[in-house]
Amino acid sequence: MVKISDVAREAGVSAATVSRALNRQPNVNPDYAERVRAAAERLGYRPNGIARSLRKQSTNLLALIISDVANPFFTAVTRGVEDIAQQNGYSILLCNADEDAAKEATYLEVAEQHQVAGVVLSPHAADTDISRLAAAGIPVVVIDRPLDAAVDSVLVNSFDGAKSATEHLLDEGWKRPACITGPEDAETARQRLNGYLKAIEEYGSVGPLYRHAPFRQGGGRQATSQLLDSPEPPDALFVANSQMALGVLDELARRRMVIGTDIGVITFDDAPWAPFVNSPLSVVAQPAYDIGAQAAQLLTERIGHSAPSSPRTLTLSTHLIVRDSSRRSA
Amino acid sequence: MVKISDVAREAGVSAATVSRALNRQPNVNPDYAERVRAAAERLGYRPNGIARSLRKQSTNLLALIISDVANPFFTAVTRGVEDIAQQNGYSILLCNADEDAAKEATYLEVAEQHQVAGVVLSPHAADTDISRLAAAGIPVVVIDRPLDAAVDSVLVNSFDGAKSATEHLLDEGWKRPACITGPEDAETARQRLNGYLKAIEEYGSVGPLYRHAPFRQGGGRQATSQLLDSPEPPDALFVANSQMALGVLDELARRRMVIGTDIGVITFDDAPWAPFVNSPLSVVAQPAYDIGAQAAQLLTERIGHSAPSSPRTLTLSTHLIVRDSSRRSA
DNA sequence: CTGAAAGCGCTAACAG
DNA sequence: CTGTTAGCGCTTTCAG
Repeated sequence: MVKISDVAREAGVSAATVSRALNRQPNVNPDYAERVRAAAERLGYRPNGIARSLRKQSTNLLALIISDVANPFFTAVTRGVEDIAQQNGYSILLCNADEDAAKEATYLEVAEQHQVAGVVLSPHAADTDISRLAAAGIPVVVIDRPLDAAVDSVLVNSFDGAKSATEHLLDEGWKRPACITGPEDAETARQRLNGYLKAIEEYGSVGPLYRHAPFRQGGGRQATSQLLDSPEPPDALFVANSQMALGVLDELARRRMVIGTDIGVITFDDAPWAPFVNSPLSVVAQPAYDIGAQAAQLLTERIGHSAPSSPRTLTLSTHLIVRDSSRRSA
Repeated sequence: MVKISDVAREAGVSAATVSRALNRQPNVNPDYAERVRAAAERLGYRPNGIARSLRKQSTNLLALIISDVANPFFTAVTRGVEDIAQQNGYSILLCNADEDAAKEATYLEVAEQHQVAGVVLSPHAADTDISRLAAAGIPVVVIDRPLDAAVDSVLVNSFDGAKSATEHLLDEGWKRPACITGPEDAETARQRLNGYLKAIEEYGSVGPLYRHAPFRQGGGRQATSQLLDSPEPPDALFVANSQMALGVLDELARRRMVIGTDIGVITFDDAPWAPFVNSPLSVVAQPAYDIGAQAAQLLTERIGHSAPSSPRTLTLSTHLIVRDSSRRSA
């Protein structure tokens, strides 16, 4: 590994001058600067990021800790974060917490120990502890799910999205819509359930019916199965994310139920495949890219002005995309 | 930030002893060890990973640089890498190169500068330069696409998979299968094309027809459009990845063509949504999880024995999953 | 078994 | 404008 002192010797200057030249600081003799650049080039010098970080007590790395890489919602968020981060000179380190509190904690520690400049986090649950990051002066922006702690957040109005999806189902004439939502400790899961519940309540004359399940394909499949086997089975399903929707589709196919006549379906998240499934899927679309972009924006602003101003929360809106799966065609 | 000297003072020992105790080295007085642990706990001490890395000239971080986070194939690979990495005490940093040579180069540099213990890379093109990592003593395992350079690789026999997919199309009675493959500089794209070409050639009496396009939804859509507008349009499509398949589905829907009668379709990669699209999609499935797991395995072995033995290449096989989209139902 | 001291590679303060 | 010096927080000789 060629280091700064090697370059210094090669260029016939001191290490300090090399550092200054390479970091394009003002007040460097242009001749020297050129000699240094040439020497660095010749030797194939790359600054040691670790040493630099240690000295500067900072890095140009942002950590993005998401709950599930396989979820298209989060990959869209990732794009948003990446684009803004790149514009501001940061590289982003993606960490997949996999809906697992332990993994999440591990990555939070990695982020702290490696002194990333900031963290974008989609927390597993509201009690995720970010106090260590705060103590270390590392700004955090939370996305998707709120935290008990006071932090910058970019959220989505899940409640309204869920409510209008359910209302839409009712308007279409479905008699008994049920809700398949995420685990109880996920705030988004609760909000989406509450939106559903509110719509049902306002509509009157229909009883609520719902299941909590993991935000995964298997969770959706199993919840669907249980719901359909219940004494008064639903004739429509509002599903809380696209991973679960896959499981719903699976179970429905297994039972040879046809969407649009036997059962209506609408789901959160406009996955890229949603328009192409058997009965094109109606969805509540979240502005995933924007969530990521806004979060990264907030974060870079925090990093600049490290004065601890009060936390900001952005709440973005969903919009309904009606395709076929929620319509009654019979 | 509480540092090791703070703990040392609190425990009434030297920094060296704290280091030894916390890293569970032998030959530490158990009493001291306990005092140190208590002090560290009390102070909320976390070792500074940067300082440690600088001193030890190594980290317990693995970089996984993939060409597209949104591609389910790579998210499955990611799971494989993560599981094995975790078993061996590594955290994995996921970097999304986004099919972009410049981003890829940036992440390769980040990996080098932050001295990750190893890199799993799905290179954009065969001429990706990993010589700097090699020079820095950082082992690399390449997946999905081979490199010109000599490195450990975990690949898939794309040629055979493509050939059998095309043969399957022909066996089903489709008269004019075309191939939509990735960009020319991607080896997998070429291999899949070659497999197709070989099958066509062996079959005789049918002319080849193909398009190169980006490995994305838009690429698939556009290639489909061009192909269908050509003088002798195809009646079946072999598509080189699942992202492109989405675009194919899109264009086909736009033209109101019905899969299974107007046109047959088969694609590489068994995306989670493949069974549920309008006509359940026949696919050439890659062992994505295994690719990741094997790559991580190779990598950890390299990291252990840093003796530069000759590069190993594993080539895994695909398997055909026939659903409806490739069958002639008319 | 423990402590003092050196040093990983870099940047920032301070003289010159 | 440049060089010398100090030091980021840790681990690891080397003495004791």
